[in-house]
Amino acid sequence: MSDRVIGRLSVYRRLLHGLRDSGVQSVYSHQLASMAGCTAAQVRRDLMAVGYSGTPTRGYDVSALLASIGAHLDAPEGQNAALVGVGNLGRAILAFFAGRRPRLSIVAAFDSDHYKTNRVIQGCRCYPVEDIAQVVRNNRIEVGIITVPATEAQEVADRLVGAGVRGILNFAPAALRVRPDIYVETMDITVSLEKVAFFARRGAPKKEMAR
Amino acid sequence: MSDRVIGRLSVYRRLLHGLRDSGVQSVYSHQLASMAGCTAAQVRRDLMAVGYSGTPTRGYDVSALLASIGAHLDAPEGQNAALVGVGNLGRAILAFFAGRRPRLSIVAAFDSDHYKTNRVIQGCRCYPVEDIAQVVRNNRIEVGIITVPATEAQEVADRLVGAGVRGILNFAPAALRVRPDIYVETMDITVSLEKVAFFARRGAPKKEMAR
DNA sequence: TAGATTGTTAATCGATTAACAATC
DNA sequence: TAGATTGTTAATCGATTAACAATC
Repeated sequence: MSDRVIGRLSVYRRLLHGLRDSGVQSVYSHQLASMAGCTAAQVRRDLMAVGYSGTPTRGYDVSALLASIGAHLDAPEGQNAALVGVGNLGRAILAFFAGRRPRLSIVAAFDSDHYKTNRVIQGCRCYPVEDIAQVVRNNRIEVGIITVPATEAQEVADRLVGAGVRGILNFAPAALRVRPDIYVETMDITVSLEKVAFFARRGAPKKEMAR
Repeated sequence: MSDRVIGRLSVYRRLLHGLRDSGVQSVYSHQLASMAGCTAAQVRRDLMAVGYSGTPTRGYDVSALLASIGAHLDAPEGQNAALVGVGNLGRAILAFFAGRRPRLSIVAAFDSDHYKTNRVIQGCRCYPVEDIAQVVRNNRIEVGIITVPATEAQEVADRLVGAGVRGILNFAPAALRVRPDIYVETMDITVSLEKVAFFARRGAPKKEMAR
């Protein structure tokens, strides 16, 4: 299943949660499409990919669809993540995810500044970066979040991968070199802002939903 | 010029700045490609798009290339941005961009919390959200950065667009509905983290550089 | 039944990749 | 000159879009 499909499924899930909380029991593809900002055909194709079928008269059952998407996206036994770099951005992300997702939780933070280590920040225990190998192994951490300066990002990535991390969400403005079996997603705020600034001047191109 | 090309040009530019600071005068497409995490053919195609030609023996001249990319990406007279939502993430972004880019600067912040307004936060003046229309117009702000909760994002987007903003970088987990001539880029951290978690379990798909 | 929606297939579109001639 | 690199063209690949039959 492709990169983009997974991203859209994640979006659908959040929307479906909202619908279920509002008491909505079924939904049509075009409704989801309108809320997610994509096409109805895309929605139907994506939902077929998770093996769930709708019915022509009722559309898709919200609860059953949530279960199907969850079965595809979530690890049954849950997954643990670690964040490296407790600066402004790191703290913001810790605060955002603290106790939010039962199936995917940030269980450890790391920093090289000893004024930050060995205490709890935004609800998350902060360790020295030297302990990455040990803490990642002990806690079966599979996902790493990198919020250190660009100059340190590659070294941190190497440590994380060496300790067993298989996927990295990278906020540092640097292209990480990792083994081909490691998944890296780089969120480059500077690049995104420059893109927005460019198209703010030049006019928006045909819309697209990449995620 | 497409969305992705602009993103890659922004990456090349940062790399070229680093090279120039190190005293490097010329560079080959495969060198840039290796640093940017894309293919040499992509680099050559992208650089042709900005109208700069290399030479077979020397490759591309770093300084001249920087000038060409800048001429395409930057507004000659500079551009102003505003950030709405001075929470943890908002402050992190303000701190990151404070006084960094002469051609693209965050000149105003907004928040609905009156304990935050009418003072300077991370080097940026913070106004009440009610003043968006006035401040955006007075400062010729074209770019908006949304770091408010999802429930408020659409209202903030409407205010920004109404005041004249043409491009939005949206960190709220919500699909914004705006006029088709407005460019919106949504950076959804939750979606990205779920993608990383998924591929950490399932194994990375063929690599791609979207930005 | 009638009709809107679903799932399937074929056509289109865009971007990437590969092959090759041009160049310093 | 020789050779690696550039710029150009054609082929490939993937995803999206459009058209249509199936269904409740």
